[in-house]
Amino acid sequence: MNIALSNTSEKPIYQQLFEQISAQILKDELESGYSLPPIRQAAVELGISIITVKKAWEELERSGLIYTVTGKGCFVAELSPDERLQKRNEMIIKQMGDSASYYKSFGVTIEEVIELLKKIY
Amino acid sequence: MNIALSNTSEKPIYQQLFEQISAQILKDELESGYSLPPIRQAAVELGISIITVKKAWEELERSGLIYTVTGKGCFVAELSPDERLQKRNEMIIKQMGDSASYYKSFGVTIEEVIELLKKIY
Amino acid sequence: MNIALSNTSEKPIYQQLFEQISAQILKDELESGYSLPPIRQAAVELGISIITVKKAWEELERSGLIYTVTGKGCFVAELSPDERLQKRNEMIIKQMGDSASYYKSFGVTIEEVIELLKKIY
Amino acid sequence: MNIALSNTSEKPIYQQLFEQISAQILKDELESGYSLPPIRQAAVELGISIITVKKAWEELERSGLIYTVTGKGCFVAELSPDERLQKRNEMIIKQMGDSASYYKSFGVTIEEVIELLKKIY
DNA sequence: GTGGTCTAGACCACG
DNA sequence: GTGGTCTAGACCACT
Repeated sequence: MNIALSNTSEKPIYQQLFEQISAQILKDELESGYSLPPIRQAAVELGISIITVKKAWEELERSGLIYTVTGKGCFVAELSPDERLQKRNEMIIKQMGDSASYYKSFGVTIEEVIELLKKIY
Repeated sequence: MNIALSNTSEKPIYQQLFEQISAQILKDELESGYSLPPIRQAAVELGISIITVKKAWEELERSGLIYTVTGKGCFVAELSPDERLQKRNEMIIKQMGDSASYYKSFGVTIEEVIELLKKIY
Repeated sequence: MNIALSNTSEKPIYQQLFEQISAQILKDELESGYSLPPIRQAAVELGISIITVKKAWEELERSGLIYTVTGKGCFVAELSPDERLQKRNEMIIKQMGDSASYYKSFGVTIEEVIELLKKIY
Repeated sequence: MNIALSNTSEKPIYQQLFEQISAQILKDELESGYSLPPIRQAAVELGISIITVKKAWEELERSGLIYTVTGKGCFVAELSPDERLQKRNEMIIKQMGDSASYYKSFGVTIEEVIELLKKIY
């Protein structure tokens, strides 16, 4: 698990954690059944509060990406490749929808968006 | 001026205001020298506090999109079409950069991004 | 009389007017007894409110730079070259004192101040 | 942190605060990472409103002198000595430019300015 | 505990 | 009439 958190980012830390672990799961970097580090350990390693880690883990569980076995820990959910792809697309499209309406409000055409996007991607 | 504010949005009200007016200015819907409604009037019309309006107006001024004349009101800045285009692109690219790194973290290719974007645009 | 006013300046208009006329009087550009334009005319020429002009004129009179003859108008005061120089220095030194304490608060030495000042003067 | 605020000053309180803290940071009196007092505490100690403190803090953040970590506090930004010097000079020169044009408008020579400045510094 | 947002309302300077 | 400043106090999100 490779996590990079930023204190100064506008995004809350628990969400940065959630997004990065989500991405790693849905990119197949973390396989089904993989055991996430215990909350306390993760908190120490990342230098953040236990509460913050817990919040991220909860969000992951709510999204069906991990499951908790009481007394044993948290594990990456069993997801078929199709399910992973679908969840990934859901997350991508949600973000994309917000961006798209933002671009549209400025009167930017889809062609322009694609052109700019190619430059910075 | 056509403004639609959402109380339930994740975005603070003053920022929604800022973005929508920015968009209208940079889309050439509000011409240079156009007089924005007085903050008190805008506050009443939008059903929000004067201070919230002021915060949005301040941000617009800091962005160089309007200028304030004490005792007279706030006016859309004199911007050449080029300047408008540049400022618009700055705002678009800022948002786009955030999105792009998000897409990348999920391992999405630029082709896939463009494909999905075309669908929902 | 050559006056340049800025709407967007942080300084109020009446003070810009006051400072510029003061400067012209103390620079000997306006000789003693010179008749200032009537308030109404000045207001029209400068595109500002009569009240604003009046405020500047009052300040000039309070500073002893002009005097008013009811029904006749305002005139540049009779000042000896020495008096002009002294008043000029008063105004300069007042401003300079404010700047100096500002520079000092940043720990800038007098040598540094002079060096920077030479560059931009 | 040593702050002296004046109610009677022409400068707004939040700006006095901003300038004094800026000066202390750029004079190296406050080192990188130093934790500013919480806005509530600062407000009580200075006898002013929380919002006034916040306004000063916001301006400091916009100037890149401090950064905010929500839920943790505000900290002096990591600035190299060079960056500090540059920012200091920017602030000094901005003030100096205003003064210089004021002096010039009165026809004062650079030599005279330096002479007067040496006396009062 | 921290900062972030929003509110209502007062007072002043400027035009 | 305009915006600029300051106030007191509430509620929420994050740690």
